[in-house]
Amino acid sequence: MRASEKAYAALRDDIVEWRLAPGTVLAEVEQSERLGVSRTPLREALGRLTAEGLTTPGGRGVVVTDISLEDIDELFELRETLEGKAAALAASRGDAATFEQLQRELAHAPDLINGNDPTRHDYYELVGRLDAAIDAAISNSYLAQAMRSLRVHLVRIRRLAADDAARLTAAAAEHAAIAEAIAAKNPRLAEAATTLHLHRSLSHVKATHASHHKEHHG
Amino acid sequence: MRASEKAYAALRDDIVEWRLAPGTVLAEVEQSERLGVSRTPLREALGRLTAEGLTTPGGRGVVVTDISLEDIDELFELRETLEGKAAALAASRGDAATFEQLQRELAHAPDLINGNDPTRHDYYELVGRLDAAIDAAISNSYLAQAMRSLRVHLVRIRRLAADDAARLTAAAAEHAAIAEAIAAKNPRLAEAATTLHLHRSLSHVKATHASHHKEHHG
DNA sequence: ATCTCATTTTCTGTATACATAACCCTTGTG
DNA sequence: CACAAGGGTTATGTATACAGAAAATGAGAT
Repeated sequence: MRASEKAYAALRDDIVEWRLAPGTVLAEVEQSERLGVSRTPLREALGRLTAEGLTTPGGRGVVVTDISLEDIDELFELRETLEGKAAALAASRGDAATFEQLQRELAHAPDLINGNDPTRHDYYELVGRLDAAIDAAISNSYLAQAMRSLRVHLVRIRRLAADDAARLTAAAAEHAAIAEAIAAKNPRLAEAATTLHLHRSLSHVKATHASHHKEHHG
Repeated sequence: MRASEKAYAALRDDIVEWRLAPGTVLAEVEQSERLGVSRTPLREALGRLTAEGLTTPGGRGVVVTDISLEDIDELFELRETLEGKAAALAASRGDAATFEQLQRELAHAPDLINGNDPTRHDYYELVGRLDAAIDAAISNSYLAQAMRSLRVHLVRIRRLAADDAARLTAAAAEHAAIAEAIAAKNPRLAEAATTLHLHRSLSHVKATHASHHKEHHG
């Protein structure tokens, strides 16, 4: 693996998993020593992170960007626009059998959620397959790219929310509804199902974020 | 000006203005000598261009990305999604006076188009001010960023289309309709006016692109 | 004649040394 | 005591040297 790739993956992971808090200054020498690479590949990694919006050029060096409540609202506003359109396009252009299969698998998602694996690997993998299927079905690389760049931030937010079994079960049902609408080749229904799902996700994130806040300050 | 910034600006301009054709391999030593900077800042510039999608990592070095007819369709599909939403949000959240003023100025755009300046600087500046006003009105930095990253590609496409006075005059009227709808605080109308404008722009681009193609091959 | 494999060359990837600019602290003054 | 100016310090920005990998080249065999 290239050193710049290694540094990028490590830093990205540290930021997304909140091991590097917002506002942290990423000094080049400090980070290059910590990650065991020289400054050149490290700078490349920082450039990629900044392009993605995970870091921003601050006075000296780059700093880990903050995610405020307003950011979450803005992020979901854009997400609703993009994923709503994507679901509609997938319904128009996608292959019905693919999404029928995903719908069937999502019906059994509760088994994955309540299984032995505390990381819920299989569940998240299944949701990821739905995302990938939509990406492939829309046949619009620019839209797919825009959604990919959003997902980085969404993963970061997800780590704030308590992914409890109740919410995940409900989310799986919402995903199944999206898959069903796409399989039925109904663009407007697919978009509506997506809108519904995102609104509920947002509510959940904001609720847990608020209680986190209370925990820390009250 | 920093060397990496200089290299980035020069390469970006060369690509957008079609002085560097799609498929051109950008070798590091060659380009660094041409632009008078060392390889380090040049690589940073190439990284930024690749993140924007103007270049792609090809076998050896990076190559200037192609823009096919399908790409144009995909680009406008995403553009319609983003700018339609942006216009609607601007209508909801924007300041009416700002857009009334822009509407009045756009009414006089034919004067700018038929003026002495062959580059139509004042006209494009006015259209740019409308874009900026919408960007500011939506108060969603993620959506604004997504639109900015699209505009690079759109400028590149625009240089393919013949920006004749007739099309620009019609476009100005379409822009005026968008400004009017936003000023009237009518989101659905603003979105519709945007959809209409983009469809006509796309038709124009594809028509001139097709005739170009005929010119070269027939 | 063409395909394959080894050699050579050339390019990218990385490390490091140097230049430059921003920041901080000290010092002097109002 | 507050504030500004200056130098010192430390970080980033740039250049270059080196290492390694990939592609072009050429010789040899089939």
